[in-house]
Amino acid sequence: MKIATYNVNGVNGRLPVLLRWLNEAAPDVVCLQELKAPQENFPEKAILDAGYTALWHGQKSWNGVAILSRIGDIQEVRRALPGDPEDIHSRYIEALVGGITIGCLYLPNGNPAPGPKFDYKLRWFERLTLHAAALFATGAPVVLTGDYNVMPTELDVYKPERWVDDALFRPETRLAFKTLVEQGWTDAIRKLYPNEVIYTFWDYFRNAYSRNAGLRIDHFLLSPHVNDRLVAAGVDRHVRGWEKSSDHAPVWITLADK
DNA sequence: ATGCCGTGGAAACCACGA
Repeated sequence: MKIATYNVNGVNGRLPVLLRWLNEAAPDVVCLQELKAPQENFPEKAILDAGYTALWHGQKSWNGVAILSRIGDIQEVRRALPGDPEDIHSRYIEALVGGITIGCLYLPNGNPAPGPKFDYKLRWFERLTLHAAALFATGAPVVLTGDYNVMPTELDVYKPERWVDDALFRPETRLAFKTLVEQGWTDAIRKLYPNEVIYTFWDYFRNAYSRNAGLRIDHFLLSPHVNDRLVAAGVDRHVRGWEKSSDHAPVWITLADK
């Protein structure tokens, strides 16, 4: 079973690239972020024609998350994090797919920091951490994946010294990620590649991709039962080099059949 | 050191992203 995450940065503008990658990579389950489309403008027909059923939570202009499956039903569990009914951003959707609970998330960017956007990021992180603890406590197989907007360590940034005051790398942000992981989750890429420079995002400008000036901010956190099945993980880095690509590349894991 | 680029929506600029 292959599960992937991809921040598409506009699902309609990105549709040709998304379909090309789906056809090439053939993931069984896909989490998408930054749809940037209202609920009624999700390209459901094109996704269905590509062989995937879809569950999505759209929002006009910004945010938006989706889960795609080509291995059967997507049973929706929730389409928001608990803890703040005032939060109207579409940043989380959770479903049961193929016997695994999939949490698809788009954590707030948080810049500029400090400030209200950074406060929102940290509050959102706390809500995610509380919800993750509840999921973990069930003992069920869970995958929490998406754009975390966090570089967990200096290894995950091309020039760490330039990012120390940024909302994606500030000590509070890194501590929040560490606190979440230490509930018992496994960072799939770092388990398999503990010391390699691996990025999932490259800026559109300053030739960031060709200079490999990247960040690792899209992550897979696995509960113990899923971790036991982990056989491979990677980044489809070349997709970032395609025409009209997102600034993120797809990230994926492969799990052994039960 | 920096939205220099890209997207969406509204309006021919602006908000937002990382």
